Amino acid sequence: MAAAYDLDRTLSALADPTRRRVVDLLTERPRRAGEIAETFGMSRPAMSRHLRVLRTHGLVEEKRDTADARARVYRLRPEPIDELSTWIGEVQRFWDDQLESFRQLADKKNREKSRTRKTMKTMKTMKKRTGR
Amino acid sequence: MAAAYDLDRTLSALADPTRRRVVDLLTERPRRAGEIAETFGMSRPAMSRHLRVLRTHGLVEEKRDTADARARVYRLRPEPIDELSTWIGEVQRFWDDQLESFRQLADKKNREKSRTRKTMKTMKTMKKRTGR
DNA sequence: TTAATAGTTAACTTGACCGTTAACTACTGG
DNA sequence: CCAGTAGTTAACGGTCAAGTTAACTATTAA
Repeated sequence: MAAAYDLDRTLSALADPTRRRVVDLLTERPRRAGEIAETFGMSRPAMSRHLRVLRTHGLVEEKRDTADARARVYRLRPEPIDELSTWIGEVQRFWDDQLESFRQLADKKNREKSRTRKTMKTMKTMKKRTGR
Repeated sequence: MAAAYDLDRTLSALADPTRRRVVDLLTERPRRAGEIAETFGMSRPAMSRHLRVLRTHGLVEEKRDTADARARVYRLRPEPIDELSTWIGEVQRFWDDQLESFRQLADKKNREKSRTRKTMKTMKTMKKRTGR
């Protein structure tokens, strides 16, 4: 099981727009470092450092090209993304729990009093929310 | 539909460990600013700025306490989290597509040649991956 | 009205991050 | 060998973000 520490590192790696777009690019297929730098019109040293951050934070892995040992090929690692996904799921679930508590409170009030316009509006918001 | 720009803002907001933990705290229930600052043993001005970042980036919303108008109550907004969740899902899906292509390539090779130990190892990795 | 409370804003300092150029390593191919 | 290519590391400058203390606004309550 991964620690929250890793999650923070994943988020800090993805906080830079360039790095987030590199992740997007690598979902398509693995690519060489120079190819990635060129895609974003950035100097190779700059991209090299971004790739190092992504690598040391576990989001990508690097391998030498079998055909040309000068080239380094970067590919995504799924683990950090999966961990982030798990955290997101937890946040969404707890949020839904709050909604449920609120719904029960609203229902209770509805039983005690009569329905008001404001309560109806609230119910509408809840319904919209379920479409996630 | 939300732009990728918002996604970058969401990620930059969550990149700070303190802010990410504030989000965790607020999944439980809305809280007052001072309560949040105290929870993390941080000065109120410092937390106030974190809360401002979370608010301007759409992750939380602020309301005055109905009982005490001095207090400001912060609660989570689900939209940025949902958008992030969507992006994560796309990354995971594309990654699975790569796996599928790789699997097909491996199968083709298996048909042409005989099975090798390395291929078996690859199959094992794939199976492990499906447990998401 | 006045002291206290809740919170934000302002001013300042410190530390980290991003991009560039230059220098370096390692491999390729003639 | 040697010139060229792929990529990283080093050094530098500029910008931005985070925390602290002090000052300010607004509200409460005596």
